[in-house]
Amino acid sequence: MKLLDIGELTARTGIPASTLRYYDEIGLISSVARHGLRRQFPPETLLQLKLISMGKSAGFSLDEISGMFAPDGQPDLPRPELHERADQLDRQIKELTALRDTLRHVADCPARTHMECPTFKRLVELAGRRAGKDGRKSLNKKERA
Amino acid sequence: MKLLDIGELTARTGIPASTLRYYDEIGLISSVARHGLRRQFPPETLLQLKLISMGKSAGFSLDEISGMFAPDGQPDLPRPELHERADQLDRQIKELTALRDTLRHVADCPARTHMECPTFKRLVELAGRRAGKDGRKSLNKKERA
DNA sequence: CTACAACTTCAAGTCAACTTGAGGTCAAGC
DNA sequence: GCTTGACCTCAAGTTGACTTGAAGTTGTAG
Repeated sequence: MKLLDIGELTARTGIPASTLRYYDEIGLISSVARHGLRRQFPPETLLQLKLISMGKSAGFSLDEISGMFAPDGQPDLPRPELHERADQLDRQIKELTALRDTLRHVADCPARTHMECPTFKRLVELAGRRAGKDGRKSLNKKERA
Repeated sequence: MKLLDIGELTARTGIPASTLRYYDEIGLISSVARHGLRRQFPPETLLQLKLISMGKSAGFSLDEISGMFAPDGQPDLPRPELHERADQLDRQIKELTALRDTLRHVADCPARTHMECPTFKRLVELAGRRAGKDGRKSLNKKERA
């Protein structure tokens, strides 16, 4: 199992070394050894970093992410909670889809003011259908605690 | 055109008054008058706030959002840029979909360690297919400027 | 007319997620 | 054996998005 040093990770992911050190510090990833002073990361770290980036882009905090995928890359949460998160993502995906369609419409609709365009309004309403009020809101750190 | 005061907005959106004042301050929404000291918002503000919430959940900064939908609720960006954003959202939607599927898989897969499960790996790889390296990264404020 | 709840301002504080900088260590190549 | 560059630590700084608190104002209900 060949180990990677921080520069290698940076080169392969584009994530700055300072960030990787920070992630290591907070236990989001973990080096398995040192070569001199230098952190040595196992190759799975690459996969973990991909998961982290996915989670971040889904709007999860680092804290939530480390709850989903424990430091060793293994998921930590009970099944029902994972399913709940997946459902949440589903809602978010719907919202993003509506936003995308809204953007496309806005780019193409020649109406003078969008606030008066029925298509526009419909799109936005459609988005709020289930996503607006709670969406991802409901399991912030505080509320989970 | 009946005007809404901040409490009304709070009641109808769940967004704290302090946040609405902050949004007003940075020009993301705008009150059209004062009743005494009190801000009076036009009813479109409700729609704007929905757009803002959608944008936030898509991971856009308030700054980017105000670039997309100007203070009066009208979009500001040139068409090509709006389309580019829509395409970006498309990529993000794909990523989120992969994350959702990953989560579902993780909740159900009985494998001892997920790092060894081929389905898991495939899902993650699939996610990184186009989203990982740049994703939404490429038009941060700095890079746009 | 008075009380009061709902607003107001302004400065300062908070939190997550990093970044920066100063100063130090060390393995590898010449 | 010495230089060099890639790493290290630790403290402090930054940014975005708010929140909090103190102190003041005002429209409306009684």
